[in-house]
This record gives sequence, structure tokens and C-alpha cells, in this order.
Amino acid sequence: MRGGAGLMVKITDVARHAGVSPSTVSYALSGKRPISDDTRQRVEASIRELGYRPHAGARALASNRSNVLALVVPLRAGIHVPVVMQFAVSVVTTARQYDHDVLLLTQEEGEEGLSRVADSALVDALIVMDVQLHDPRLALLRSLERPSVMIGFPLEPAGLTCVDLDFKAAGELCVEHLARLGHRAVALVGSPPEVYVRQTAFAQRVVEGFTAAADRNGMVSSVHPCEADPAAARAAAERLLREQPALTGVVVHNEAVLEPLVEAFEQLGLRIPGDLSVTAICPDELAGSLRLPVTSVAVPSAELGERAVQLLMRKLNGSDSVPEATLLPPRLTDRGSTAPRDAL
Amino acid sequence: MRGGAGLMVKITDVARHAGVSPSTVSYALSGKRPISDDTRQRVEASIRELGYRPHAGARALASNRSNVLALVVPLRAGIHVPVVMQFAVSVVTTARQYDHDVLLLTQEEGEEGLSRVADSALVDALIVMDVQLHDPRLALLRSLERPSVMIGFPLEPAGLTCVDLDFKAAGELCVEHLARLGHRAVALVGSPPEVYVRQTAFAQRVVEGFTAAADRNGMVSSVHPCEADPAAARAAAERLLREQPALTGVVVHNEAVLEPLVEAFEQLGLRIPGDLSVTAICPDELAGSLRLPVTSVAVPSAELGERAVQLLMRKLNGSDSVPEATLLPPRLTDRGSTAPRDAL
DNA sequence: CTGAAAGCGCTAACAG
DNA sequence: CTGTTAGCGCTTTCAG
Repeated sequence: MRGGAGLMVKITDVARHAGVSPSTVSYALSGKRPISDDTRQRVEASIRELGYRPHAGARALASNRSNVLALVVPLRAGIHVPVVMQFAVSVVTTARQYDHDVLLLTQEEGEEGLSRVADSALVDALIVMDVQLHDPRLALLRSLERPSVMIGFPLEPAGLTCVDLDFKAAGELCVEHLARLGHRAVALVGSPPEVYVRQTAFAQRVVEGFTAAADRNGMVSSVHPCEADPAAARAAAERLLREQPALTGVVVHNEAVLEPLVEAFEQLGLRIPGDLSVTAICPDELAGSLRLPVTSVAVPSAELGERAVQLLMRKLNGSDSVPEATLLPPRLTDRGSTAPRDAL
Repeated sequence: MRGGAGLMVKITDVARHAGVSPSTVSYALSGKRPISDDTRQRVEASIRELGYRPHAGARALASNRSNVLALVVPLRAGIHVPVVMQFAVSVVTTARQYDHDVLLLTQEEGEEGLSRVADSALVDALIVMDVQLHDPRLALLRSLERPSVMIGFPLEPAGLTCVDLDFKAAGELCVEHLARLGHRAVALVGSPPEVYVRQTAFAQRVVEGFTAAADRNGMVSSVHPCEADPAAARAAAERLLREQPALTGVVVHNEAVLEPLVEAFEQLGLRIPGDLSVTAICPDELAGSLRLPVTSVAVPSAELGERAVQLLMRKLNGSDSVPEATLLPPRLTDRGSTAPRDAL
């Protein structure tokens, strides 16, 4: 009843079976022109009965649309794998709602990979993650003529569509939260050094927001990049306590070390939130799953993926009013890892 | 110089520019028939100069090959995200070496998703992860006519191509390692209960191997499914010590709890490996990155991905001698978390 | 509301 | 070694 590679049911088969022309079958499928109820039913019945599936390649050739999106995922050090995965799944799921599929590309393929899938019409549009402040792919994406959405904001986003959590506001929100609780000295435990070196936008922005808010509130602040392993976390904790005895508030923007860092603080004799208030910028699932849940600003990977696809769909449909910048406002969830400083 | 959606350079343009026929360009590209050196050079120069990229859809239509593989990734609870991601990246990277791309599907799409991409000729072949012992997709995959490779072994793999780590042997290897060190009582801390309930092949096989080897060596053994969170890990550690005071060897097959479990044992006053020997079945990166590195049998995601693609390529090329079963032998790396029982 | 027919860009016989 | 040509299966004018 259904065919494999060789025995494909084609649109002419369906047409014959339903007693209509191929174009009518096509239009019944696409809805691009009105079909009488009676005809539509017969066509649909034939399609079901014969197990017809339009040939993707033929369709792409004739319609100039592949109904495939490219998703470029980063691989490099310092990016939290579950975030990437959740984002990817969200992109796939949302794309399916718009009848699109997703082609997976790795950052490694570089600009050549983007050109390849775009120029060969393998994909209709692209989603690019892990954008640097000065990303070498910007020029390419601008010239591509196929729509794209970037996750993250480069320094010069003009002419491109970007979506991201407002990481600067997220940094600020954490600090303001601590400020309201009366804390006077805060530290940011950030991403691994290499992330800053390669000028990853979101890491940099957190630092900006963190510092700005601390300054604004007259707080003492410091920033500490941290490698993504437990030993580094422990070392960072020790160093923090040694160098800044007055410290009462910490913001962690580094998924990999959040848990070991909290454990280290406790093993060093600090109670949380009694002696030290801790906030994080990380996925809610992570913050909530710890032995000691952490108050955090969510990195909403799933929502970002959904937004990215929706924006692309609007661009593909020629909608003219697609915003260049979409900054999701940070939302802080209190999980009890922060307390008023007066408590001391 | 290079075209966007509308201004595509096509094979006839290249042909004219190089002063040859379209078929010659096609053959120069595919190598499917001999081309004189001179002609080939002219064609290649024209391709470069015009920035020609073959239209993927047209190619798929004419050649009956899309050069795209489908990869179905699992989403469900109890699967370790980094393993999936590393596997996916390995599949993409390897596929590129064979000039193929990878379409990402989620398990959620189910059998319908498989049929869709296979029957529409969107993909040439499929890779399916997270196979259950009685996987509902088996029948479909057998009937599909497009080649597929499964990661994992169902109970009835006849007619299908499967690749996996030999999890049974992995379980055995861990136990044998402990037996050789003189341990007499061992416990397996396994995957979350739901993983066993849904009869995930690899989890089951580890239990088999673990138990068989323990019995063979006259050891006392027990199996403990464990939820994938730190609290559960701690609870499991306490329970183990309470219920089995004679316990001196533990095998952990649960990436999510390895680290908290080890920490819990230590906090409960056990030195590793002095009082307790710990081994794990998990990615080498995880075992090696812990504060206290753990002796482990590697789950070789990257190699599995590579193998899967290679097998598919052989099947696509009509190679007849493609093995139905590929079981990678387990390899144990000693990281010092095990010691002779005599030391006690 | 429906049909007929002209391609979409490429590959693979077939012919030389 | 190279050219000519007939499709691949679908969409979309153009006609009615």
C-alpha cells in the first residue's frame, strides 16, 4: 500500500484515482486555490488510500521552497550542552508546527557550510547560535538573500534579525535583587576565560549589566571568570572568600560550576542564604534541581527556539514588519538562596 | 558573483561558460564518467568563477538521492543529554565526510515522522537512537525500503542493522574488575526506574551483565535504579550503606548521579577507593572531569555515531556485506577509584 | 471551481 | 571522451 524508494505513488496516480487533474490534487494539498468540498474529499480519500507523499525534491524544485531550516549549533568549550540541546529540540518542534524540518549543522563547518546549504537551496532559512560580538558570519548572512535569525546580539546587528535573553538586564536584575536585600559587596562568577576572549556577546553583556547595577547601587563588585569544572569552582570559592571577606552576594553565570560552587561555599563553612546569598543565570531546570535550589534568572532556551522559528516564518512569508531585535526580558525566580543582609 | 534565491547560477550557465555540455559539467562534478584533464579544469574554473552550487532539490529529483540522513534523537527522562549531543555531532561530522547532511527529528514525532521523511524522499536513510527491547518502530523500519541503523539492540534485531556498546559486557567488565581486586559484595546503581519500565535495551543489558558476572564470581550483588537527581543519589548512598554494610564495590550506570553519589559516599565517611571501590559506565569526559576521577567503561558516543554513518553509507552504496550487528567491546580505564579489598 | 501544459535544474541513458 | 535529450514529480501560470 505504501511504496519504498522505487515504487513511489505520485501525484498523477492520485489524480487518476480521484478522477481529477494533477493540479487539483496539488491545490487540494496546498490550499492555494478554492476546491469544491466534494472534490477535496475525493482527493483526500485517494491520498489516504494510496498512501501518497509528495516528493520533497520535486516540490522544492518546482516551488523554490524546501521547507527545511538550517540550525547551526556551537560545539566549543564553555557552552552548556543541555541548553543547546533544549534549544535544538524547541526549534525542531516549532518548525514542525509550520510544516518545516530542520537540518543540523555544526559551527565547525563555518561560513562555507552556511553558503553551501543556502546556495544549494537545501534550506529556505537559517538559525545561527552562539553569536560573537564581531562574528565573521555577519557579512555572509547579510548577503545571503535567504532569511536568517541569530541567537545572540553582535555589536552591529543592523540588517539582521536577532533574538536573545536580555543578558545585560539579567545581570542587572540579579544585582538589583541583592541590592534590595541590603547587600553591599557582590561578585560575579562568570564563564570560562576563553568565552570572554572570543568576545561572546552574552557573557560580555552579563558583565556589563552586573557592573552597571553594582555601580549604580554603590556596591563593591568584582568579576571572576571560571573554568567549567568542579576543581575550578572550588578554587574560585576559596579565592572569593579569601580576597573579599565582606562578600555577601554572588551571581553565578556558568551552568557547569553552579552546583560545585554552592557545595564548596557550604563546605567552607558558609550557610546559604544565611551567610551568603547566591543567584544564578541559568536554565530553570538546573537551578531547581540542585540539592539547595538557587534563586535564578532563567535562560529560556525553549522560548528562544520558538521565537527564532516564528520570526523566520514571518520573514519567509514576506511579512514586512519583522523586528530586527527581540530581547526577552529576564525573569527572576526566588528559590530561597538569597536573604536580607540584615540577617547577619 | 554569487546568487541568492532568485538569481541562481545553473548548470547550463556553467556549461556555456566552460564551452561544454551540461552533462559534462554534471559528470565532472560526480566523477561518474571519465573527463579529460583539460575539460575538467575549465569546468572547475567556471564553477568557481560563477559560484555555482547544484540545486539540491533538482539533484534529488533527478538522481533519486537527497544526500540527507535522518537522525532521530530521544528526549525522554533518563537519557543523558551530553551523550545524545555528542552522538549527534559525530553523526553530522561523519556524514559531511561522505557529502551528506543530517536532518534532525525528535522521538516525539514517532513513527509518522519516520514515514514522512522516508516516503517523501527527504532523506536517503535513517539513524534511530534509544531503541527499546520491543520497539514499536521496528516493523516500520523493516518495511521502509530505505536503509536504517539503530543505536541499541532490540530483542528481535533480525533484518535490521544495529550498533551499540556491548553493555552486557560492560557490566561484566566492571564486576570482573572488582572481583579481581577481591571484592565480594557489589551493587549496581542504575538508571531511573522509568528507563527499566519502558524496557530500554541498554539499561537492561547492563543489569544482565552485572548480575551474571557477580553470580559467576560468587559475589553478593544487588541492583538499585536511581532517579537522575542529587537528592536521589544521596538517598541511594545512604540506603546502600545501611542495607549492605559488607558492600565494598559499586558500579554506577547513571551519568546524572555519578558525581553526587561519589560526594555522598565521602560525606558519609567512606574514603574512595580506601573503603569503597567505585566504577562507572559513562562517557570518559564525565568520569575524568570529576574532583575524584572514576574508573570507568566508556560510552563511546562519538565512535557510535561514526560507525552508524559508515554502516549507512555502505548500505546506500549497495554493499552487500553490511553486518547486522556491531557490538563495540567495552574498554575500562583505571582512574584510581578502585583498590584491592585486601587493603581493608 | 477545474484542466492542460510549461517548466523548475539536474542526471543518466543513449548516441556518437 | 563528449553531446543530446528525455524525463524525475511537482507547482503554477494560463485558459476555460
